[in-house]
Amino acid sequence: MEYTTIEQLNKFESKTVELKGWVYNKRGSKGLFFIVLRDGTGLVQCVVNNGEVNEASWEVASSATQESAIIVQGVVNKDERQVGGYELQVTSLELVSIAEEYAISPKSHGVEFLMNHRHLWLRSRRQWAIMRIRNRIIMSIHNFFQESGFIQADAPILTGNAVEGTSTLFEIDYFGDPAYLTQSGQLYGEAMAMAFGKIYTFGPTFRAEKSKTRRHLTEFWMIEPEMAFYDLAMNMDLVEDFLVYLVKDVLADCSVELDVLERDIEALKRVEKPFPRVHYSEAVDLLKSDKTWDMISEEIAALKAEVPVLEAELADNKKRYGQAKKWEKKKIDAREIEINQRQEEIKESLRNLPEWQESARNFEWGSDFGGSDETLLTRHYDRPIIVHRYPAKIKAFYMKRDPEDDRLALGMDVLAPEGYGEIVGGGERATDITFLEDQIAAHNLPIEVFKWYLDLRRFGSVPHSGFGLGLERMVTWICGLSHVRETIPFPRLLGRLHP
RNA sequence: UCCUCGGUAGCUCAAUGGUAGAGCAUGCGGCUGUUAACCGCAGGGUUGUAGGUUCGAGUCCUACCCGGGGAGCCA
Repeated sequence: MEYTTIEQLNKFESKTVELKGWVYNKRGSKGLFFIVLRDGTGLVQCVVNNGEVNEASWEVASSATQESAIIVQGVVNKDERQVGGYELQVTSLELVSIAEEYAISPKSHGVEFLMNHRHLWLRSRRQWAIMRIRNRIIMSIHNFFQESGFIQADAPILTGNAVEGTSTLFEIDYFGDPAYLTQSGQLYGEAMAMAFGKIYTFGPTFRAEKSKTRRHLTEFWMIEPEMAFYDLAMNMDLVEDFLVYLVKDVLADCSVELDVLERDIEALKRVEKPFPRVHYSEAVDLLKSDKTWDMISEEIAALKAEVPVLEAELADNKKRYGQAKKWEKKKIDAREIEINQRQEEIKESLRNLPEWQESARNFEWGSDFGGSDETLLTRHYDRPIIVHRYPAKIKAFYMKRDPEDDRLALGMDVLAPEGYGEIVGGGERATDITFLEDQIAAHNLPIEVFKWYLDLRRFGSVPHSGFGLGLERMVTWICGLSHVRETIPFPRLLGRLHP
C-alpha cells in the first residue's frame, strides 16, 4: 500500500492506495456513501460500500462531517464521469478529526461573508484553481527571466522617501524617523541594473490610496525588470515575449484549473506576438472616434433589448409557480435569483455606459486614460495592446523624453484585453543628470533623498529601461475573474485587514 | 472625499403599506451509483441602528453604521 496524493492517482490505476485529506462533500443512502475527498492537490470521489468495509470504517463514513480530516484506503478506478477522472473504492477509513458545523456550505455565498472566512474559503475549488494558476505564473516569471540572463535582486520594502512623489504611501515610525512602505522598487532596480546588467525585483508593494474598485489592492506583488542598454523599443519587445511566455505556460499546465474557472481558453490562445503598438495620440483619436461611440451605442441597445426578455421570463415563471412540482419550484427560485442579479448588472451598465461614452468623446489630449477609457480602447483589439509615448506631465519624473516630441515621455503601458486594463507600466528612463535635477525640482521633490539616485547618472550613465507587472492583475486577467481580491491568499483592501 | 446600489433565519434570497416565506445548512427518518444527490418531518426572526409619518411599516421619510460597485489615483 502506498501513500499518495490525488494528483498522482493516474499512476496507481487498479492499485490500492492511501490518501489523507478532508471531506469536501458527502452524499449517500442507507448502505452507500459518496465522499468527495480534498487533499490540496485535487478532488476524488471515494465510494464507501457498507458490505465492503468493516464496522469502524462504516461508522467514520456515516459520522464524518464536511471538512472532517480522514485517511482513506482503497482501490483506484478510472471513471471518466468523475472529477479528476478517477474514483476510489474504499477498503478502510480512519478519522483524524471531526469538523464542527462548517460555515461555507456547498451553496452560494456573498462577498462579505466569504471575505470574512477567507482562511476557510481558500479550501474551495475555485480558490484552489486560482492559487495554482498564481503559482504557475510566479514560477514562469522566474523561469523567463532566469533563462534570459536576468538575476533577481530585491529592492527594500522600507524606504525613506516616496519614489514618485505622487501616490499616497503607508507611513510608519522608523526608530523615530518617518519611513514608508515601498510603492515601487523602480529606483533601486535602476541601481542594481547598473551593477548587474539585467535584473528583476519581485516583492510586495503598498499603496495607501483609497481606491475601492475591482482592480485595486493596498498590498500587492509586483515584478519589475530593469535592463541596462535597453531602449523603449527593446523594452516593448521584452514585455511582449514575457507575457506570451506566461500565457503559454498556463495554457500548457493549468487546463484543469482553467476548466474549473470556466475560462474562455480561446481568448488566451490569441495572446500571440505581435501586440498592437498604439501611440498615445492614436489612442486618443480612437477613443474620440465614431467607431468607439457606435460600439458603446450598440452595447447599450443590446442591454436594453435584454430587459423585456428577462421580465417576460420572470412573469412566466410566476404564472407556472403555483402548479409547479417541488423540484420545479426550486429551479424557478434559483432562476429568479439569477435574473435579479443579471438585471442589477444591466442597470449598472446602463448607468455607466453613457458616462463612459461621453467621457471618451470629450477626452482631451494630455490627460491620462481612466479605467473606462482603457476598457474601451482594448475592446477594439483581440489581444493585449501596448500604448506608448504618453504626455510627460502625467508620467513620473524619471521618464526619458521623446526626442521627436518634447511633450511626450518614452513610457509604455500594456493594457490587457477583455476589459482588464493596465497590467504593466514602464518605459525608458532619463539619462541626463541636469534634466533629472530639473524634473525633481519641477515635481516639488526633495533633491537630497535622490542624491544616490543621481549618482547613477554621474558614474557611467547609459540608456536603460524597465517595467512593472502587477501580479494580481495578471492573475485576474488570466483566470478571467471579476475582482483582484481572489488572486492573493489574504487580500488587503480598503477596509479589509482581517483575516 | 464624492456618486451609486444594497442590509430580512447560520448562508443565498422572496414578500402591490395589511397574518414575515423558500432553498441550502443543522437534527431526526427513508433510499445501494450519487454528481451543489433526492424524498418526508422538525427547530430556527427585535427585518443594520435610532427617530418620524400612518389605524397599520421589512416596505414611505430623516440621520447614522456596515458592505458592494464606480470616480479620482494606480499595477
